[in-house]
Amino acid sequence: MLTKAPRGTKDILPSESYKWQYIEGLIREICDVYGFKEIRTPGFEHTELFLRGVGESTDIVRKEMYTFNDRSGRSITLKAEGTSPAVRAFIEYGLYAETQPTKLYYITPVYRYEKPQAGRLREHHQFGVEIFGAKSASADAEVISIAMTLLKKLGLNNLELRINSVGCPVCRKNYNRALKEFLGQHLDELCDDCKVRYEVNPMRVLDCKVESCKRVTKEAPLITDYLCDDCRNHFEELKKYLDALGYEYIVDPRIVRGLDYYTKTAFEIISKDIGAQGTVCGGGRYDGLIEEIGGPSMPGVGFGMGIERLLLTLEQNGIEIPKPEGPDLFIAYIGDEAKLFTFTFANKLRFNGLKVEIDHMERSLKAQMKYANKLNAKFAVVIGEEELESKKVKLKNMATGEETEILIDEIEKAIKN
RNA sequence: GUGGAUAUAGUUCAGUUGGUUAGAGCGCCAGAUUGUGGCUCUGGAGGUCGUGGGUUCAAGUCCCACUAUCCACCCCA
Repeated sequence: MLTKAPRGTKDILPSESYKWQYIEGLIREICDVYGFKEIRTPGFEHTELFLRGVGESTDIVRKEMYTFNDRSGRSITLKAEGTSPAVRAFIEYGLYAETQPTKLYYITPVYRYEKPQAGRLREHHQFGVEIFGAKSASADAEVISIAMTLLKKLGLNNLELRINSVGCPVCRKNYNRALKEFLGQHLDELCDDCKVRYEVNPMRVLDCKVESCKRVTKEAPLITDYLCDDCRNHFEELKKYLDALGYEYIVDPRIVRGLDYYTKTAFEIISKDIGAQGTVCGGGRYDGLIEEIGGPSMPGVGFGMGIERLLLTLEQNGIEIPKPEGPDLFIAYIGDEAKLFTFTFANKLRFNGLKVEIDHMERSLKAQMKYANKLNAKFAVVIGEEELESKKVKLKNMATGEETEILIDEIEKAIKN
């Protein structure tokens, strides 16, 4: 136990961390271009926030939260999701009083107590964006566009964008009634799980993978046929904007999303290459959430994207993230005097922004050269008594093996071109 | 939470019907004559066989429990 990371968590070692840095860098670039500002919220919140924000009927709240009492007896929950904390901060600091919309993004760990499997961890990381205050479908499309842009820039172009509208409280109520009526006539044909879903959340039956249920739901009424005028228009607008951007999408009335707060737009971006947990990105509109949490009545739209799943998808598609470059220069030394000189010289070059490595392992010269090679150094020099004396070194190009004799003082300039 | 599979060096894996000092590739370290890497060759270090019980003269090998990992379901990123 002592030397084992807790179940469902992963260390990100240097052999992986460069990939994270690359993706995070790309995310920040894209968000900047789209005018989204970063928000960082705490790793834990008052439990009530998630109860209210995510919804008490959801699986997240019912069985997946990391909840505990702190030393003063307050109920605390590790960040289970990114949207409600962002909304909380938005309200707490009165950001709604600023010029709208408010466009935020975050990259954050998320904690859910689940049974781990491929693409599912107890601690995973999400990149998420939110637009608060804009009700236009162009905001929905902008949010989707950020996700699509990131994927495209990473070289992923075989992911499926699926969109749906889950309506608003008014039309969803009508739809649910119609759906329930329909399913009620076929109850005996449904699987046991779906008999429960029929009571709790009938829309979930549409999602069932059991053959007999699929057969039934093929004929089931579709939410898209029950949307009120407002919701229908919004959905049409969204499609218009997505078409304009040239994104291919599939209208999938089965997309329900597990969080209670969604209204109108719901969407997923799915990778078929990473096993059962294929949803890389999921999001939608939540026009009632800000008010629900205690803020003004303002609309919102956003998504969460799983970074681990993104990495899995990249791997499955054979897309390699560029490896970090090796040192510009490796300085090998012979003898104590040379070591002291090398140590200070390396530090000076580093101060000037050069990537310089030296040995700390008391290696022989030969071993230092091997080490330089392993580090993938671009250039190497050896400094011993002769070099200290003559102030000249042979600068070796590690790729070609060529050596050029130059003054020690010229090394920096030589490497910089 | 339900169901299934797996657990041997840092890593990927061998390990014969239970039978002496548990093996290999890769990686790591050191050498192959004097101050220069990559290729090759030679040698070396490194294992509580997941943990704890049990069966047996004898367990890496059989049985049980626990833990962890992987896979599917539920659900989600």
